[in-house]
Formats: sequence, structure tokens, C-alpha cells
Amino acid sequence: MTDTAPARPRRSDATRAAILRAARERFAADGYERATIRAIAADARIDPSMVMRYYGSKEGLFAAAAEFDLRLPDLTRVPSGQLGETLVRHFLDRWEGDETLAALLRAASTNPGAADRMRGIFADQLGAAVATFGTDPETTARRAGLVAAQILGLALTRYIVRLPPIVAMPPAEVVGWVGPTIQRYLTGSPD
Amino acid sequence: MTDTAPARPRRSDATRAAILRAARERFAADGYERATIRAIAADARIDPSMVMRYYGSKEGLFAAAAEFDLRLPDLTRVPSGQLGETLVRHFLDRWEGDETLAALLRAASTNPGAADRMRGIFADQLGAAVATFGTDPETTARRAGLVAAQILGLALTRYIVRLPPIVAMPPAEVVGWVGPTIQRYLTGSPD
DNA sequence: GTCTATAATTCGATAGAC
DNA sequence: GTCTATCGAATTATAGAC
Repeated sequence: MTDTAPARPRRSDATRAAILRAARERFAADGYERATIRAIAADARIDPSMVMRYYGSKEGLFAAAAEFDLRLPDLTRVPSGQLGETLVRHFLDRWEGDETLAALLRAASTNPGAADRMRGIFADQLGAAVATFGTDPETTARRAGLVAAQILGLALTRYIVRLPPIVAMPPAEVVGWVGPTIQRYLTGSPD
Repeated sequence: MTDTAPARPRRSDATRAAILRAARERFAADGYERATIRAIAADARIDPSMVMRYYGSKEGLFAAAAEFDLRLPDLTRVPSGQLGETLVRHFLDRWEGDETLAALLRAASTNPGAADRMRGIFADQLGAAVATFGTDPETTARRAGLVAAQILGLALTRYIVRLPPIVAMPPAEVVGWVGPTIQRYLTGSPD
């Protein structure tokens, strides 16, 4: 009887993982168009044709490399006055600990598939988290969108465009300035 | 005696202007890498080699097409309580009335020269405007950086990534939500 | 000033040997 | 599973005729 549910890791798994790691680095550093399959394969120390074999196309490789979970905390367990502070700190950690988000943001400006993925992450994952304490769906979506706008702008200026005063700010100060903004988008009202 | 300061517009001026207009459109829609000289030339109804002749290279063309003046109002003449509201409204108008900013933002994610230009615009022009009522230079730069982060995040989600709840918001509501944020970044203090 | 022709690369993707 | 060899297409940029 042959294995129908093979627990044995295939030999190719290590290669696949190396490809994904190299792909995230290149996409994060160069964006979608300038990150070439050849360069990614060279980083992973394998042949370019292996990338095609495993992921079918450059689009397929990006789709696999750009999977991402924001790992948002359960907001119902956060004191309601500390929602903004908590979220900003979490996003800073998440952004600096995993280059996938940078790859996604760099690629999203020019690649429609990447923009789709970005919309999905911030609409679905962030939207769901905000909905846990929200009222009507329309307001919830708007609050999540405003939070996304501020967080993505912070990420763009800190990690992509690298605006000097934003890059220079220590994390605690970022939290001090941006935290209240997020807090108001989540629990406040306009004007 | 020959003209030393020729007031006569050269014949090629119309061609140059057409190229720049087409270049801004293409760079705004496709980003730096995907916008090709051939496509830009086709839009402008001229030969691709003319682009090279007039602007030397693709980089040179982008540099010429991405010149931009934020046209910020004199902030000393704005009532101090309406600074945020005024700036958000101004940025929305500026963004929707000229596609150069969208071209710049799309390109800045992958092209170092475009990122440089973006840093220049938001550090120099916005920084100078904020400095008109600021105190010490370090604080002024930080305030300008925070404003840039929120404004660029709004632009990214509204015009590039097109996050549905942000796209759906009427301008007045954007001003209502984001205006107070800008106001606090300009005149408030962290937490 | 405008265009034709083409050089010189580079890329994604495929075919097939081993 | 891995690699060699290569195709076909697209790009920026140049040389030079008219």
C-alpha cells in the first residue's frame, strides 16, 4: 500500500522555500517588473527553469510569495482607549519583521495583481478586525479604510520613499504621533 | 544682428509639449518600467526617436515630465484653526487636477530617481510652507513629514491601490476625517 | 526636423537531454 | 528533479538617410 497522505517532506520543499525567500527579497527591493526570475534564481542558487517548473510563471511566483497574514490581535481584548497605540505598534513590528509587506507595497503601485492582494489584505483582514467592535458595516469599512490610508502612508514614507524625518523617528515617537490618529479613525467622528 | 533672446517659439515646442503630456499620462497609468518610450511616442503621434533626441534618455524624459509645484497657499494667511482642512482640500484638488503627482507616486515605488523627486517635493516645498509658522527646524521637519505620510497614504489608497471605502468617500467627507489629523500634526503634540 | 533601420540587451517561457 | 540550450518578443538606444 502506498502513502496516500505523505508525511514525508519532499526533497523539493527546501528548494521551493529558498525560491520564495529570494523572491520576497527581490520583489521587496526592486518591485515587480525589475525583479527578474533569473536574479531570484541566482539568489536561491538554483536554475531559473526551476522557478517556472514550480510556480508556472512570474505572476504565479509573486502570488505565492505575497501571501501574508497581518496577524492582527483580537481587538475586543484591547482596552478601548489603547486601540490606536496597539495597532500602530503592531503594524511597525509586522512591517519590520517581514519583508513581504514591503514587497507587496512596492509591487502594488505598478502590478494590478499586487494591488488586488493589497486591497484584499486591508479590506478583509483589517476590515474583519474593525468589525469586531463596529456597528453598521458601511461605517466599519470606512473606518478600516482610513486606518489603512494612514498606516500605508506611514509605511510608504518610512520604508519605500524613505522621507528623512519619518525614517529618523524612533518607534515610540511614531506611536505617540500616529496612535491618536488611528484611535480617532476607529472610535471617533469626523470634524 | 541675430536674436540673442529669441522670443519666437520654436517649431519643436509643440512636439515637446505633446511628448510631455503623453509621458505624464503613461507614467501615471503604468509606472516607470511599464511605460515605454514607444507607447509614449505613439500617444504623442511622433516617432520614438524624437523622444530620445529631445530628452536624451528615458530617465531624462521622466525627470522633465515629473517637475511639479504643489502650489501650496501661504499658510500665514490661513486662520490657524483651519490649517488642516485647508491643506487636505488643496491636496485633493491638486491631485485630481494634475496627473503628474500620480505619475510620481507610481514611479517612486520602483525608481530611485522618482523617489528622490518625491522626497524633494515633500521635504522642500511642504517643509518650507510649514516652516512659515514653525519654531525650531527639527520639529518643523517632523511635522511636515507626518503630514506627508498621511497625505501620501490617502493618495495611495484613493488613486493608486484604489481601496473601495476610500475611493467612495466624497471630498467633503475626506476633509472632515483627515483634516483634523493634519491639523494635529501641524499644531498639536504627540499623545 | 523627422523618419527608417538596426544594434545590443534582456526578459519570460519552452523543449528536451540526463 | 535538475540543468542546457534556445526561442520569440520586447526594450532602450544609436547611426544615418532624406
